[in-house]
Amino acid sequence: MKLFNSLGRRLQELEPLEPGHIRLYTCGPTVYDRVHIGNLRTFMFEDVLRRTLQFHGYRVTQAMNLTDVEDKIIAAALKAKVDIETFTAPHVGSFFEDLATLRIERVEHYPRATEHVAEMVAMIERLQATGHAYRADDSVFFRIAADQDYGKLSGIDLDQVRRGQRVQSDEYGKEDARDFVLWKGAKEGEPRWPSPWGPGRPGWHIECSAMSQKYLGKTFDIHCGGVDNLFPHHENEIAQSESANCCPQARYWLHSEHLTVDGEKMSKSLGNCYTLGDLLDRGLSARSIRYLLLSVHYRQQLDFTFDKLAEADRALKRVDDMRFRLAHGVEKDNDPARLEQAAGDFETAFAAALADDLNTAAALGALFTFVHEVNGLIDHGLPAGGRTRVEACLGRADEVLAVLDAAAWAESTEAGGGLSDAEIDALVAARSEARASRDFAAADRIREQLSEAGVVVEDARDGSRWKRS
RNA sequence: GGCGACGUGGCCAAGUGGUAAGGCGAGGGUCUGCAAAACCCUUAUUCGCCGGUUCGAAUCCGGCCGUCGCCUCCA
Repeated sequence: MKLFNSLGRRLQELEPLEPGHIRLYTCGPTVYDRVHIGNLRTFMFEDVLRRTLQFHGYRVTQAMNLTDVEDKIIAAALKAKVDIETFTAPHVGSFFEDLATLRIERVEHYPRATEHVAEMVAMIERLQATGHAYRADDSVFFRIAADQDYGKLSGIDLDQVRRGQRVQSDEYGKEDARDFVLWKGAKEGEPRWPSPWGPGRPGWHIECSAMSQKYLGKTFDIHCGGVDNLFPHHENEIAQSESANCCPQARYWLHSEHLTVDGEKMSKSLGNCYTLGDLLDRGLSARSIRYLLLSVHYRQQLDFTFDKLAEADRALKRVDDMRFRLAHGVEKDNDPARLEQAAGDFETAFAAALADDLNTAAALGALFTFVHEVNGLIDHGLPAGGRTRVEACLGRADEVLAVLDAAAWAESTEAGGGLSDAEIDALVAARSEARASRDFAAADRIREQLSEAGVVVEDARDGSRWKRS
């Protein structure tokens, strides 16, 4: 399996530290608001990675942090006059709901920053002992000048960096403007934890260094996040972890590209910052959102539009229709060779596409080639056992895609239509009788009635069949 | 100013040296009472533009044009 390693910027064969086992760290949400669709794209990419690793037989141990102490959280909690635990709880809840809605698998560990302050303090103390950190007033900073490797991930040369206007009060007391904060002394009214430097709270980057080490070890296999985290967050994580531990933090660094909306970056001022809830409220289905997010390679920017969601729906319908035809398909005493060929080709191409840096677009291409083959076979008669064979292929593919099983997604979007299966069966039977007596006007009236109830009738050679649309 | 990515048919999107996957859409046909679904055919002699390397390039190199991202707490 090959993955594009941001560290070195090249495609590399995945070689686990421990055979058959992948330890994976994925940067999680800052729980100060409901996550938006761009955040979810990254979590989706990480889900595809996780599922693909499992698909290829690896055991996966994954940790995703929940950043539950941070400037925005503190400010918002202060404003709402509640403690940060109370403030973040609903956002943690909605985060897990959104993951479930998109069929993103639960991972093994969701460590929270506020529950790992001791580990962070210990790491900062090590950094201080090795000369990589220094105290200034109530805070502690990382000394970039002491880290020869600094910049190896992002390729950034801080001497060349244009000085921005973003100078924060925290930066007073720094030896060097490039240094970043490890520990912030508490100001009036802020949440605080005890430390050798007095009461305060951790800087942002240190939580991932400390928690990844706790749950995955000093060196683990893969670290993921959105591209925007490449610098400074991941660069700083590497600086902290590797200066403290004298060994690589992660062997492979994977970054997903951004999602834009109507060609522009999402931002609150443009009003294009959608949450999953916003989209569902507009009547869009979670299933088509998952499909759309799968349909573009993770290292490509994905432009999110409602048109594309509608296309995604139609693409899924093609799969659903094939399965519908399959369920009603007749198995004959036909030569199984053609189906075996198609199934084998699909299995090979699908697995190869995913093994090639998670090429989900190519994997879906293989799927549709297979759909086309199976449709042809259904027209000509499936061989014995054909239905089971096809379903097995689709089921296997869906271990990664988690989007093919229409029934599994149905409950959340069930329109109903008001008719029971028995009622529909009766209407379809009545229509068949009308057709048999060539009373097509009556037959069409019934079809129209069913259509209004969201039921589509199809007339096949061996009788009429129906499905809810 | 620094670093990086991208530009493939009407739209979306794979393909990174061997002669353009797939989805959506469109047109024609078969099947059907009519549909629906499916199948068949058609829809890029061509991959932003210009040079170069090569037997051969969408794929490598150089230049240009255009779009986008990051440059200290934004996935």
